[in-house]
Amino acid sequence: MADNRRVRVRFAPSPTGALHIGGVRTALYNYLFARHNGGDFILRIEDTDSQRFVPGAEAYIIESLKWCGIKTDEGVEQGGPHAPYRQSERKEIYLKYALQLVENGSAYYAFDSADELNALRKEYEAEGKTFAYNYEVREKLQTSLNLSAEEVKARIDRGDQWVIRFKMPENEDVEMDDIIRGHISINSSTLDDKVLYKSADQLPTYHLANIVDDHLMEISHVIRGEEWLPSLPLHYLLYRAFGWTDTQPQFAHLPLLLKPQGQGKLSKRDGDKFGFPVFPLDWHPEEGEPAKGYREEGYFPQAFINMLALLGWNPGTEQEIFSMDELIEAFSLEKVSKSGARFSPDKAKWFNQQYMKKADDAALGKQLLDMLAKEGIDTTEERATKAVSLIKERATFPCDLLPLTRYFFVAPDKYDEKSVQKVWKADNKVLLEKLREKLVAEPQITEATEHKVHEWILSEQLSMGQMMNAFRLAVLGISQGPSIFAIAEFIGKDETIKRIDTLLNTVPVK
RNA sequence: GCUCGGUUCGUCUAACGGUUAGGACGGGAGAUUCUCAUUCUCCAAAUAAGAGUUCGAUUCUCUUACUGAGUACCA
Repeated sequence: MADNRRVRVRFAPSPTGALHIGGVRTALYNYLFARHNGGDFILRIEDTDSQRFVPGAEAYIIESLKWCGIKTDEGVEQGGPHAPYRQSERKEIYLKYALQLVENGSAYYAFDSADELNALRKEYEAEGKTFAYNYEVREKLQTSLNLSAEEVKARIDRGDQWVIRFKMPENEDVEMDDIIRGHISINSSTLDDKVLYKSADQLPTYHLANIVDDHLMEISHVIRGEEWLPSLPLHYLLYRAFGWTDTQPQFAHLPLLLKPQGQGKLSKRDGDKFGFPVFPLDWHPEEGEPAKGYREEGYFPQAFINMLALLGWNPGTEQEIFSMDELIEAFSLEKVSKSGARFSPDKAKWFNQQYMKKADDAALGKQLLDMLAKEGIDTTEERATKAVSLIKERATFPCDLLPLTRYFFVAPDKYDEKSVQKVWKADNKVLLEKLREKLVAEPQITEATEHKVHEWILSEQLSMGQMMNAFRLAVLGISQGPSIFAIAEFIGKDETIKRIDTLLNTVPVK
């Protein structure tokens, strides 16, 4: 295993549906590792399962990575020195390698049909045993190991379906190393003879395609989900069978993402169940249920990435907010944890709130302007931005801005019932009338007005709380929001007086 | 069932065998405030259990329990 060669990693999803956040995290860790080490990040599409291919899935994956800010150096889109990067376009490559293994005795032809194997599985099950296609049974089945060379050739020539299986050695301890998990050892007798290549669609299975492509693409580190750990010994043995041990990549198996509640790993259906997205982007498949995405829910990609990065990895410091560059700087596989991480929707929201605080007012102002326009509310970008600055700290998502600032732009069309009950009493009406007089006397409402009014209230010994609450009810129709004087200043003296009058004249006191 | 992982507050996690076991989310209390939110302060909250190694185990070993993954001509 050469340690000095260039770091090259790949993210190799299968286009069988929307990429879920576990997949995004795998891509992210690969990306961070590549960038941290000045290496290459490659996107390879593993579409060797013609049955499960889903149209649009590949485009979805590419768009998701782009939204996240994960840039690929080589891949299906931009090509590269090892193109093509879609396995279905590399299909002619694999047979040669499968045959190489047959020739050197590491693999063999098998002619059993899927039906025959299913029948065998049932038979074993009936006896309480588990069927494994391995050293114990392969001699009894229809394989090139016990059929004559002529017979094998005849069957192939006449078009019988066949597969090539790996000949798993018997009783050998396979010694493996994983960057995250350390040393792992397993006896090969517990493993079975995996299919490497199938004649039916002339495509390799994952195991063969993966090893061949990683070798050809000079991958130095394989960083993938823990669900692959059980096939690691097979992959080790395949590298050995090909004679590629000296350039074999190093492996790192990432802990899985678990459901927020209950048991098991996070699945695609958990989104509907718990009411949070499990996908980066909205997904509208040609068939099946659509699903919600973080982008459309109003998450900042930086917040999403930050949240995902900390799910299973920790720099060992107390820093929690990381830009992509900071993540790249701090990331190391050694700091990835071994156990599964339960995903927390609350924490995801918290991250977004942190990024909301940091977001640029003018950019959010533009978004608010659009949202207002859709509601038929006309204003300027400048005023929208100003409104954002008043309200931003109490929003978690950009879409919160509209309900929060709506009455900065239009007079309330109704008054919140609870607030009316609590605030709109005869005494307070008198107070509001006094305040109205005071405001009318002012040339305009500014910051100074607030101080003036406060002093006046103190000298007259009036109730500040009651007056301000009534004022707030008049201006916003609800007892919420930032400083009422800041809002009054924002909407202007005339509008403020007008809203006070509306409350005074149209709503009877309780 | 078998194989391979894993196990520190409810959750995400920190602690190169020696810390009052730290931080964050969430929860609770209080302060600030014209309201709500923010912010600030404080509080509760964990080494799965049992053996062993050691002067000393969260940390190393073993057993048990629990848990995750895999067990396809899917990836």
